[in-house]
Amino acid sequence: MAESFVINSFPPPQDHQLYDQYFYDNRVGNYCKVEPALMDSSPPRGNFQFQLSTSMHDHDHNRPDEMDFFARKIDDHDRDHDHDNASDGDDRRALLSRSSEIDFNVNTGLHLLTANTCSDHSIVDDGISPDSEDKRAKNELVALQADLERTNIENHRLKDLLNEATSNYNTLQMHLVTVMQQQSHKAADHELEQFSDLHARKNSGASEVPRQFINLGLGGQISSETDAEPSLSSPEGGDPIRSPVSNMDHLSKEDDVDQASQNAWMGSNKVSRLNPSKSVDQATEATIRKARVSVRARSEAPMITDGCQWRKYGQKIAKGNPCPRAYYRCTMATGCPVRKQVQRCADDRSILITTYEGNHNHPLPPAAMAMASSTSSAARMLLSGSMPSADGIINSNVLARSFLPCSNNMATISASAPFPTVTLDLTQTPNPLDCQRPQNQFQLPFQNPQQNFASSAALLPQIFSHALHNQSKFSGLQMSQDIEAAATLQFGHQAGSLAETVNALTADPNFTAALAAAISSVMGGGSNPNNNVNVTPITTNNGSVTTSNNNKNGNIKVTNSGN
DNA sequence: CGGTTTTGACCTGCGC
DNA sequence: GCGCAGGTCAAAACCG
Repeated sequence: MAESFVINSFPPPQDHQLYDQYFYDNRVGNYCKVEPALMDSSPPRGNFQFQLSTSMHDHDHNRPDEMDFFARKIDDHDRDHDHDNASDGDDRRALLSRSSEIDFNVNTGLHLLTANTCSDHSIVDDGISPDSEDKRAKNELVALQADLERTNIENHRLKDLLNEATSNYNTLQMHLVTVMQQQSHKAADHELEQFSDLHARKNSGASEVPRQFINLGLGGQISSETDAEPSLSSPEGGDPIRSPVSNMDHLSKEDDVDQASQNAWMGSNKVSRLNPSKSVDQATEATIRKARVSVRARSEAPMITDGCQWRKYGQKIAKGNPCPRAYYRCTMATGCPVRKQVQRCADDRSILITTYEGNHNHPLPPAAMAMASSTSSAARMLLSGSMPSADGIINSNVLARSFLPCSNNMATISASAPFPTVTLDLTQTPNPLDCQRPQNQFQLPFQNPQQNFASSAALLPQIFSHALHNQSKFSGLQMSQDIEAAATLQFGHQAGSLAETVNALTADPNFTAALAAAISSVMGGGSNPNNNVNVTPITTNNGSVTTSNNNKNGNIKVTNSGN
């Protein structure tokens, strides 16, 4: 233990009050505070008190040394004043040991040492001792001050930790969004390309079958690719705004993708006007329909909360509906092409119809991901089942019916011109007549959709996403000309008719099991007793495939408009 | 003061 | 070509 120490003054000069002065104690590596009692200018003989305050945290092991330290101080003091009966250091230490009052404030880490020494216990001179109450108050003040300082430091440290955690959370959130969308796109596009290639082979009479992909979704992207003309330039000739999310895939065709998206939003009229050289492709571009996803929900609010930030840019009274239609665009990122229309239903004004169009070019918060993913998947499903064929626009409703059971009024897919639209209806209560198969129903854990729209919407992306894994099977069902091809693709044999194909699909236990497993996994691995997952495809008389779904509070229905 | 909403004007596609 | 309807623009108003 180091014996050296530094002290401002000991004993203090007579003309100098060392109140609140500090000295550095090399032994503890910290500053010590000399209290007024120690600096009392009274003669050192007799009783005196001193107090030492440090900010040491682990000071217990220094106690003996402190005793020695103060004993030496007393010795020095006595020697300097040439006391006749000055005690030696051992005596002083003994006195200190007997009369010391050591207070360690464990909580604050402040070490307070109060030593009452007296050279002779019989001699008590209260006149030279400071008031004990003042001393106590001063000790408490010091302790509180140190505590406050320590608390401030702790607060600052916690703030830093919070900022760091927030930053990490945001980073992970961005990454999660990116990964989710990447996987979703890859799964869907893979099946689309697979089916498209097959479709092209079936139409081998044409040397070049235009392949056109249209992927749309709030969380996804609109993509368009035509083999004959894969490049679409922006009206201004500049690069469109790149999406950090949507560019994760389709790397080889991202230019086309983004251009198609931008052009779709800018309007084909502007493209043709500003870039007449592309007139050859205008007809092709005209076929790039803007798919939309419409969500019907009961709400008294002027707009449903979907997690995104919107700015209203217009309002119009549409024909046939006295309620004005409001136009919003996404303002979460500059240049985001996503827009939506909000309008109340003319028949039931408690129903709010929100129509989304376009795809975000920025990561979405989790709250927005729910709706964005659901609409994205719905639109993807729609468009994947409505690829051009010799028959023209293909109805996708059968596709929707195929995996959304008890389907009459939850999700309506319409590929009719001008824009293909899928409508997710969250306003309907289940029709018991639609679900007469208690053994073959899966139950969605929807709460009352009128009151818990967010929770319902949050489940939609998973439902649609899982359904995408099976959609190619049903995509084939959409097109009478492609039925056999689709069946061949999926089952490796030729299906003789639509009914046969449907029967083949619905009889496929693998499909049933896969769909049930998918839904089960979505619903929490099937462990939730509230989730009754039983799926059996139902073949309807119009050739559609349906799985049954029922829930007391919410349901999913997909209708076939019979196109 | 910056962002948002309002609202009339404007543009475009489409049907006749 | 004209009118209609849907959609968008942009200046003014509004708001926090």
